[in-house]
Amino acid sequence: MVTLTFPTPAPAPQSEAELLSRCRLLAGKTLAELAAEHDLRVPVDLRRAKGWVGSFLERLLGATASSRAAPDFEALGIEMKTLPVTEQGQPVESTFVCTIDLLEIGDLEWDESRVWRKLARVLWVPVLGRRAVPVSERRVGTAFLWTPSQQQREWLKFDWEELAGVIGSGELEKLTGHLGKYLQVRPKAANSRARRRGTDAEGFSYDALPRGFYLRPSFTAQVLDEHFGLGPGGAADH
DNA sequence: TTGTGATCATCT
DNA sequence: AGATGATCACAA
Repeated sequence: MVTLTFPTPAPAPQSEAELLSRCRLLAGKTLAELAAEHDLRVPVDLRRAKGWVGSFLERLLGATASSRAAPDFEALGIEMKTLPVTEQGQPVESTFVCTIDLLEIGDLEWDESRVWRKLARVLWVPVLGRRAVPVSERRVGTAFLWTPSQQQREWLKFDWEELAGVIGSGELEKLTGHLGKYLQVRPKAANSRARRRGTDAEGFSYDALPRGFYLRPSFTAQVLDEHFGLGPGGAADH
């Protein structure tokens, strides 16, 4: 068998140092090179494999929480996010954070929110993500561990409270992707017919389109800039 | 069926 | 071009 989709999962890293050490082995390599090391094939395009890059790299690094609501590196309390970037190190896409429990979010505080828990400690893995570049030729960049700065926490908390407030007051249907400076709410579902229990303005539950929180590219661009110490236009991928 | 991994595809 | 809304695969 030489056409498996994913590699055998690596053992979980035992420390942050070990995790970062593994990341250094990936940096600068193309997805084709990494796939070849494990006798795998890279998808020709991502239309039917949208999460492939993230899942592939998670297994190479030894993430433990495959598709469970837990940190990717559970023992280390670290969430991993691949971040598609241009050759200049600019994010190509928004970053999905988590789904939203529409019935409960109005009763939560920021400090106990899934957004905060997920973003408190993140391993960012930049990967060339321009659509014009064939998936197999996309290079993995230099990964790094990140904890939000005080200001970033305040920005995220501000947006989260506004967005959670709209949902909590039953006005989900008025909420669009336009709201929120750095954090936004967008559909997160198999398709537009999917439904999840929500609450309307009168407090009655109804079947709503499932939503999730996403980080805007303007936020992740700042994360990259501050880590790599580059201004706009700098190269951060490898 | 739901959450995680995201990117696609269309509209402005 | 950039952003919003829609969509696809997999695992538990």
